[in-house]
Amino acid sequence: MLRLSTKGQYGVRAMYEIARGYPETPVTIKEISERQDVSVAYLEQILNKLRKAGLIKSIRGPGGGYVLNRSADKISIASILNELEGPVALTSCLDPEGGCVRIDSCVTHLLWKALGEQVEAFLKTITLKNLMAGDFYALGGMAKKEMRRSIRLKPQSQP
Amino acid sequence: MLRLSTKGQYGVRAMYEIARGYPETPVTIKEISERQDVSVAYLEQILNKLRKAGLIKSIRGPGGGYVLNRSADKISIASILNELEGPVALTSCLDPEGGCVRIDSCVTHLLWKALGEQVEAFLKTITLKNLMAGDFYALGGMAKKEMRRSIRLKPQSQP
DNA sequence: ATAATACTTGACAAAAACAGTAGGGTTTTA
DNA sequence: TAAAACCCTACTGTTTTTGTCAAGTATTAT
Ligand code: FES
Ligand code: FES
Repeated sequence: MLRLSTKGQYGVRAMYEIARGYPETPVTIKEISERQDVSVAYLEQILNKLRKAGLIKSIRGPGGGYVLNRSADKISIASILNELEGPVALTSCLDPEGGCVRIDSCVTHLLWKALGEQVEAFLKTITLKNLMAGDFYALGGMAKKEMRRSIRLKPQSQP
Repeated sequence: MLRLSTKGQYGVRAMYEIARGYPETPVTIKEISERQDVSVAYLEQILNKLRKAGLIKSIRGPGGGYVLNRSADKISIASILNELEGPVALTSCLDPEGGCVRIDSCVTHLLWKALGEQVEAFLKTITLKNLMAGDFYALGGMAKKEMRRSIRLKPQSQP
C-alpha cells in the first residue's frame, strides 16, 4: 500500500543529479537520463513541473542544463513530491478542495489526518543535502532515541 | 499523494462497527452498510479478506453476522490495511518479491525504506480499541512532546 | 420440511490513474 | 547558421481501482 508514483520517485532522483552539479555545472536532461535510467521525454515533463514550481531553473542552448534555484539544504523531499504528486492526503476527504459530508461523525478521519501529518513532517525534515550526504534522520517524526541514529548510504563515485 | 484505497478505508470503518458489537452481538453486513454508507456487495469482498486473514469470524444464518476474532486491543490498523492493501511499500523495489537491480547504488532506496517503516510503526501502535476510545497517540512515530497529546474524537452514540 | 436470513464466491465492467511516447516548437551559443 | 538544449501539448496503451451482478451455501425459526 501507499505506493509512490514513478514521477515522484524519478523526480527526487533527478533532483539529486542536479544537486550534484550545483552550483558550478548545469546538468542536462540527457545526463540525468543516462545516470538514472529514465527516458528523456519523461524527464522533460517532470523537470518542467519542478522548474515552474521554482525549485530549479533552466539554462538553454549549448552548455545549458538545469541548476538548483536555491541551495540543496533548502530543498526538502516534501517540496519535490508536493509538486509532482500533490499534497499528502490519505483520503479524498483530506484533499485541500474535497469536502466530505461525514467528516464530523467519521471515526477514522483524524486518524488519517494524523498519519498524513506525520509523513509530511518526516519528508520536510529531509533535504537534498541530507540525501547527498547520505545521512538523514527524521527530526519531525522519530522518537528521540531514533533521532540519533543516522543511516549511511553507499558513497557514489563522481563521474 | 499517498492515497489510501477505498478498500482500506472502508475496511477500517467496517472493523470499527464490528468491534462495537464485540463480544455480545454479531454485526451484519447490512448494518455496516447502512451505518458506514458502503454497498453490501463491496463490503462482502472486504470482509471476506479480513475473515480469511483471521481478523474476524462469521456466523451464518439468521441472527448471524461478523464478530472480532480477538479483542479490539489486539487488532491494529496496520493488520487491517495489510490484508486489504498489502504491506507498505513506497516503491516496487521495496515489494517483498520485487527485486531491483539498482538497489545497491540507488540514492533514494533507504529513504523510502525509512519512511515506510515509520508509517508501519505508526499504524501498528494504533488498535481498534484506540480508535473506539477516541484517543490515539503514536508511540512508534512521534516525538516525545507529541506523544503526550492525544486526539479526541467526537463520541458516537450507540444506536 | 421449508422459508427466511445471512454469509460465500467468482466473473465481469466502467472509470480513473499511471507511465510513457511522439512530435512539434523555441532559445542560445559556437 | 547549425547544433545543442530546453519547451510544450496531445495522445495512447496499460494497470489499478471501484465497484456490480448472479448464483451459490449454511443456519435457524416455525
Ligand atoms: S468518510 Fe469523509 S471524513 Fe471519513
Ligand atoms: S530504483 Fe530500485 S532501489 Fe532505487
